[in-house]
Amino acid sequence: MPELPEVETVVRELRSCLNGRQILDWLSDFPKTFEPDLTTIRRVSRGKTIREVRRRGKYILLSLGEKSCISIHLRMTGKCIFAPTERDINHTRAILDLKGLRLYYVDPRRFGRIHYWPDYAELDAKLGPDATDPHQVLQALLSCHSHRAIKSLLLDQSVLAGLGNIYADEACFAAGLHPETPRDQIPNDQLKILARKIPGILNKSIRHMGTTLSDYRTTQNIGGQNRQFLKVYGQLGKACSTCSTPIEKKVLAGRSSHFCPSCQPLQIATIL
DNA sequence: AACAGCACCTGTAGGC
DNA sequence: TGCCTACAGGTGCTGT
Repeated sequence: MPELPEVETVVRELRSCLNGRQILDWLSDFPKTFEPDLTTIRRVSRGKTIREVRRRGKYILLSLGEKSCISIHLRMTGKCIFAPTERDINHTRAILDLKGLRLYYVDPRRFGRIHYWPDYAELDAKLGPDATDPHQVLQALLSCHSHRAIKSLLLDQSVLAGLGNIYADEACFAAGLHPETPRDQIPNDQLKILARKIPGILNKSIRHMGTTLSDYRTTQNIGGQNRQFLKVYGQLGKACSTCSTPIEKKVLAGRSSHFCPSCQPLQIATIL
């Protein structure tokens, strides 16, 4: 489910409720949710105050100390839901017990992870710059001299942090790039367009509280409204909003990719 | 280096 | 209604 705009929406809601709040305990019957393990997370959390709630890529971060933090990654179907009292919520994988409040981590597919980082720098080093910053996005794309398909690069969190399948498809459409175009065959002026479009697409979705297809919900258990603004993702067979050509879908690197064959032609330069 | 394939899991939609 | 299959927004591992 959630990509950068969805995680940002959740973080904004968590921030208002969690900042400065004391952790009493973690409760869970699903130890595989935790890294390195539940025992460690309980030990380092109990009695600590959450200093700050923020986002890095698709990670939700709860700062505990100068350098230490707990990250929550929702992966495909994770949700954070507030409940003032004890409740029975289906697929609850963990409960963060706080003074005066409980945060339920709910995740049907159990892909999500709650991770303790003694030093945040260790996580930070694995991620490229945040995809909401136009200047850093451009620098990341320019410095990546690769023959890899542009969509594969956009999905690589060590290149850019935050894009997933939906917004990678939308970004390629906005820049008129076929998702399979090798990075090293994209001229710089088109890369500049792409670098400008990516933050624009993400910020627009943040304003609409993210894209809900099925699972994603905010902490208030409501869906985001950005789905109606998608140009290619999930639009197979529908008329392109620019040229009316039917949108196509193709599996690339195991992920479904949506594009307009007319607006996003595959142009591979050939040496004759 | 780059890519494919698979693993992790469950729910849902569609075909019959 | 019930059974079966395909598919799903993410990431990490292995093998080629």
